Amino acid sequence: MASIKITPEPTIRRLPKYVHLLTILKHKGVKSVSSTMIAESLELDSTLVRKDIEATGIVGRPKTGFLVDKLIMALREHLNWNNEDDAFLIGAGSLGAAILGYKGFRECGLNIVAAFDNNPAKIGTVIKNVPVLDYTKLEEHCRRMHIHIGIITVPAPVAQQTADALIRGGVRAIWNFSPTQIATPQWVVVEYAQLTMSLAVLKRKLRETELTDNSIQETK
Amino acid sequence: MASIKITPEPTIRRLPKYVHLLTILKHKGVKSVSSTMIAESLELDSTLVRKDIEATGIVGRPKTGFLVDKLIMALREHLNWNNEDDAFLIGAGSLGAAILGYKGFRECGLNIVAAFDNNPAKIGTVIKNVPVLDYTKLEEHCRRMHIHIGIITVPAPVAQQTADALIRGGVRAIWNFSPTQIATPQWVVVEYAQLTMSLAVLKRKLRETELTDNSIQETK
DNA sequence: TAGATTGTTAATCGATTAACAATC
DNA sequence: TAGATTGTTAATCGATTAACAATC
Repeated sequence: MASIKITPEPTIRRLPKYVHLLTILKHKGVKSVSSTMIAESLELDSTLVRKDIEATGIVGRPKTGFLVDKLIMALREHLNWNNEDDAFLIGAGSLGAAILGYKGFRECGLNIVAAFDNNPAKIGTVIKNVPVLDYTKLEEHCRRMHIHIGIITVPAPVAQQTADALIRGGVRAIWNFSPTQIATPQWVVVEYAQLTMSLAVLKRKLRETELTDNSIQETK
Repeated sequence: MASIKITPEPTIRRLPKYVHLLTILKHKGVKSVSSTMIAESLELDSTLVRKDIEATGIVGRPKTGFLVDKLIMALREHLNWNNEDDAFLIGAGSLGAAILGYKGFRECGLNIVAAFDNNPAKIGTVIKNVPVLDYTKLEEHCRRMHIHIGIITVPAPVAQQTADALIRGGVRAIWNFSPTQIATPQWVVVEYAQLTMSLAVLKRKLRETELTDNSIQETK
């Protein structure tokens, strides 16, 4: 039986930070690194860093730490960044175009091979080197090209029907940029990349610090 | 003393979902809603929903639940979406342009009043109705306009110096879209909106489900 | 009233942090 | 060897879930 250990989501979210930091160190010529060093750079606890690294299966050496090269490769392997997945993006608006134009995703094993839109003025054009196809042919293309990842950048009201079409076409993972919850069968992975959520945290925390600072001033 | 209760971050992240759902219900003419209904729509536990709502200070009525209108207003107030904050965006590339073009942020109390770039070809132009100014004048403009929020969409290598300029200019909160960790004084709030992180979760989970399915097939 | 739903307290769960023996 | 660092076990912490009395 192929046993796979589920990596806790908080750990997964930290791994790309390690890859980024280690890549910078590698370019500086650093050969090995300790969990303490990583922890200090990223403002984390060193035990946490070791626990995270454990998920990749890499073992370090007491006194010297971890080999930068091996660690980068193991992290990328664990995140499946070494296997390139083809993906479709649906909704060629300004957010969609930004995602099409972002080169960094290639590094993470994501290759967007086509965009879809229902606007006749956009269908047939090419945005950032990616062809824009007819939305009504989405399901058919998914199936024919064995696409497993769909990226949803359509307006909220049509997010669900877009997801439905992707799933009928055989998609197994959906990256949802619309602010809507979408219902899917349990075998489909959905990741919400909601900027609104992130902005909410920013604005709330800003207010909390402002009010906390005031109360300190009032106290003295 | 102005006492403010810190809202746990997981709660903050869920609140925008409630706002979105409730707004849809409101437009359908729904007047009141129970925590059970919200929980079912968003696939959460109803106790969790009640705990989250508690953070806003709204109390419900047994049997009937919560008034949709009042709840929306309280949630928006809690997230500080009713107070508009002016913000600067630094880095007018394709990601920056997408953010400038996204109308939804206005709803969340974010008003991007200017963009900054160091590319002479972009300085002086207008993108999505927002003027692009000279990066070297960033600090000065921040101070003069009392800007408290900076949005970083520059390439990773210059993210830190951009943050430094913002902080010197008096910025209190930074929304960082670059993949780099940035160091800031403890009184500056930093929220990382890293798409790479979100993509990592998607790709890893996709692989985990694939491997889990395989092992099930092998077992039978 | 009876029944649904709230608000709250206690139990559970999972992630982070602390402590420390093993190792190079 | 001495000291730094790993890997691991135990303790802590915080968030979620379960249980239930209070209430409309």
